Amino acid sequence: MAQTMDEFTIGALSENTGVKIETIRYYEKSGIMPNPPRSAGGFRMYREEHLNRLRFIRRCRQLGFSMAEIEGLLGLVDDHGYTCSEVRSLTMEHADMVKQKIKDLKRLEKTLRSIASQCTGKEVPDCPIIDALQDPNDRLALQS
Amino acid sequence: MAQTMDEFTIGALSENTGVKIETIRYYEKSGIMPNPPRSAGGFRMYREEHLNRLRFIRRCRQLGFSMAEIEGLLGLVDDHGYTCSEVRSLTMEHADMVKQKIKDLKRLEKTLRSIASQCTGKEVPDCPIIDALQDPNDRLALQS
DNA sequence: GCTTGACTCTGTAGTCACTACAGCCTTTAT
DNA sequence: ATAAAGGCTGTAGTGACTACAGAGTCAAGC
Repeated sequence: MAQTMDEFTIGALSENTGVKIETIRYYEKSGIMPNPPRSAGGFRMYREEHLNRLRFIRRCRQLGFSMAEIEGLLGLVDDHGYTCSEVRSLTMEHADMVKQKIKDLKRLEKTLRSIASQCTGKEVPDCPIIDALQDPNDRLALQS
Repeated sequence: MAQTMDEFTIGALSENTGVKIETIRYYEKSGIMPNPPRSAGGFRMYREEHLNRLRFIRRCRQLGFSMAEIEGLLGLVDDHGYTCSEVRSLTMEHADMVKQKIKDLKRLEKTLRSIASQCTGKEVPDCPIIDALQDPNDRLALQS
């Protein structure tokens, strides 16, 4: 494979970013990675710009942005030029969503530990968890 | 629809549990809800036992159990009889997973706020978030 | 008894963000 | 010249639903 200084195949791109080959092709198909030029034989040939873009995408995913949100961010960069404040507000919005999710999960953990603590731990087929889960009243409704 | 005291259609079951009709049918197809008896015309006719089971499933889902985990819990109840300690250990295991997820999300939120705080907020196309996200070095790697 | 309208039926396809595979082709090294 | 490694397309599967389309069923009012 003709790997010059500045052109490389999908495998190298994958290695350098930690994003699987199939996932890169999936990103291309769904439009957030561009169609790269091809070699004579049809291999995708990438350059540094692709590397940066894919790193950007990977980090956004690690940060929990959905692909639609990433498209939004990339749209700012690609099309109209962007302003720092636009990007910041998207990021803060996302941080708020994460905060809410943490809150929900904390409530959830509390509920789980609380019902588990009601267990006798005995080897008998009689468990407050099972009972509570089948209860018509919402005894287990997630409490704050 | 012949709604006697103790038999009701899928619509009523849905109303009483807050689980959508399509979802109930999906649960049936995937085996965690039983095939209910049918009316002469083919309508599913449910009884209180179904109501309890569906409530159980719904709460487990709200508590973040996967369908496979719920199958495990229901298996304990359905088949072999279960012991309180079995159920408790499944629940605690799940609580630990939730705890880990909270930890991850906290790290995530911290990172998001930290990169947003580097923003000037100016109306200029020059943003540390975008820069950082395209950075070859892992400046944004999720820090603890 | 008939019509109306609300309800239910099955089956298929779409969602999100990938992942896995089959069967073939290209590139590079020996 | 050939073998090994890597790449290609296209399709299907994951989990937990959701959204139809087109047909059939039920209860109530007239």
